[in-house]
Amino acid sequence: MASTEFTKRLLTYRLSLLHLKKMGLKDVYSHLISEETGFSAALIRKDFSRIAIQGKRRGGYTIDGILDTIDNYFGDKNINEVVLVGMGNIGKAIARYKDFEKQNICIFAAFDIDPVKQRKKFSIPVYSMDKCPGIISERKIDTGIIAVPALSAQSVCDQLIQYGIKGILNFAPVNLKVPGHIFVSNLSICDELRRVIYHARENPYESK
Amino acid sequence: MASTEFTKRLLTYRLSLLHLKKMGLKDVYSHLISEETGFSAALIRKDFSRIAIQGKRRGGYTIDGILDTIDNYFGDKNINEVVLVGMGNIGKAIARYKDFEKQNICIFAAFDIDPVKQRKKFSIPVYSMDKCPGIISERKIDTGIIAVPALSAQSVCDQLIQYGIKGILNFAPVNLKVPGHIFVSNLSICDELRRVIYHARENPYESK
DNA sequence: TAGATTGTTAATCGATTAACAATC
DNA sequence: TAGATTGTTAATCGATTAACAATC
Repeated sequence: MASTEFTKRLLTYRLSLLHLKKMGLKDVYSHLISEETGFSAALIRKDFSRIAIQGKRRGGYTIDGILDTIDNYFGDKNINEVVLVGMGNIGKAIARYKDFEKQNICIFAAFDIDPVKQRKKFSIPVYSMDKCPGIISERKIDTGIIAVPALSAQSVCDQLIQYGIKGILNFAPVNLKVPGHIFVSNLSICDELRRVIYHARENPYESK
Repeated sequence: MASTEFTKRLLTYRLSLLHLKKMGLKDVYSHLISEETGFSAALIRKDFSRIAIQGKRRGGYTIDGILDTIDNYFGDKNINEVVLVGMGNIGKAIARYKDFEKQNICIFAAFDIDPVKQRKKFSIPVYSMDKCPGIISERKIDTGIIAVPALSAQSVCDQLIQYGIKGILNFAPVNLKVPGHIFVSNLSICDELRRVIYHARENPYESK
C-alpha cells in the first residue's frame, strides 16, 4: 500500500523535525518543513493527512504530535528484533551501531560461518548458522540483515525466507531473487558511491 | 539531467548482467533482464536506447556491450578518487571495503579528529582534518563520504563544499543543507532498516 | 475582522507501459 | 519466409503540484 518513497519521506520529515525540536521549536508550518527537506509544502500536507497528522488551520502542526504519529506508524513503540547474517566489515559495523537502540530496533543475534568470529566478543551474540531457524521462530523475528559476501547472499536469503523472514536489508552486491511477498531493500554502498560520483560531475547546477 | 532512479536502474542491470555472464551467457534479451531485475522489458529497452546501447533486432544485446557502456557512463575507465571523513564504525568498515577497487574507486585519504585513529594502521592513510583542503585541491577530488556523528555532520559538509567537493555520500542521520549544485545521497542504515521492518509487515502479498 | 494556514480537489506533469512498425 | 525482438511513438497511469475553500 504505502509506497517506499512515502516511507522514505516520512523518515526525512522526522529527521528534520528532530533537528528543529532541538533548536527549541514546538510548532511548525508545512512550508518550514518544506524548506528543511526540499519537499513541497503541498506534498508534506498530503503525506501528513494520509497518516492522520492534523494541524491547526492557522497554527500549523505540533512537532511532538508529528513525531509521535510517525514513530507509531513505524511501530517504534515496541521493540523490533532483527537478525544479522555475516560478521565481516559491514556486519561488524552494524553490530556496533548504536542508533538502533534509540529507535527500538534490537539486533537480537548475529550469525557467521567463521567460528573465530563466533568466539569474539561483541555486544550481540554470534552463532553459527544452524542456530538461526530456532532463534527466528522462537522470537518470531520477521526481518533480517544480509552482510555476507556476494557468492553466498542468495543462499542465505533463501534460508532466511524459509525460516520465516519477511523483510531483508541486503548489503551484498547481488539482486536477490525472492517471492513476491518478501520485501527486499538493497543497500550497496559501492553502487551508491558510484552514483554520487556520477551525479556530482553531471549536475553542474541542479540538486537531487 | 539523468534522474537518480535512472542511474539506480543502470547499476541494477549491471549487477544482473554480471551474474548472467558468470552463468555463461553472452547475449540477453530485454525480457530476460526484466525477469532478473523486475523492471519491465520496455523500460529496459528505453533506458538502453537512452545511453545508446544497441541490440540486434532479432538477437538481443551482448552482455559485454552493455556492461562496457554502463561502466563508461559512470566513468569507471578512470580511477575515481574520493575522501572519507570520520573513522568510527562505519568509516572503518568503508576503509576496509574491497569492492571499491574493482570499480576503479579509490578512497584516497581519510580524516578524523581523533589522533589515536590517525596512528592506527589502515590500508588508507588517516589524517587530521586540517590536511583535507590540501589533499582535495591537489588531487582534484570532487566526492566525499561523511561518516561522522550527527552533531558534526553539517559542519564537515560545509567544509568539504568549501574545499571544492561536489558530491557527498552521507551516513550521518542528518538532512544536510547544501547549495543547489551539490549532490547529496543520504544513506541512513538505521532508517533503511526501519523501512524494511515496516514494509515486511505491511506487505503481505506485494513486492517492492 | 483580516490574514494565514490547513486539508482537499482538480490540473499537471513525468515516468512507465502498451503497442507496433522496422528488421534481422 | 515466418517468427521474434528491438526501438520508438502514443497512451496510460500515478505522483506531485496548483489552487482554493474552510477555518482558526
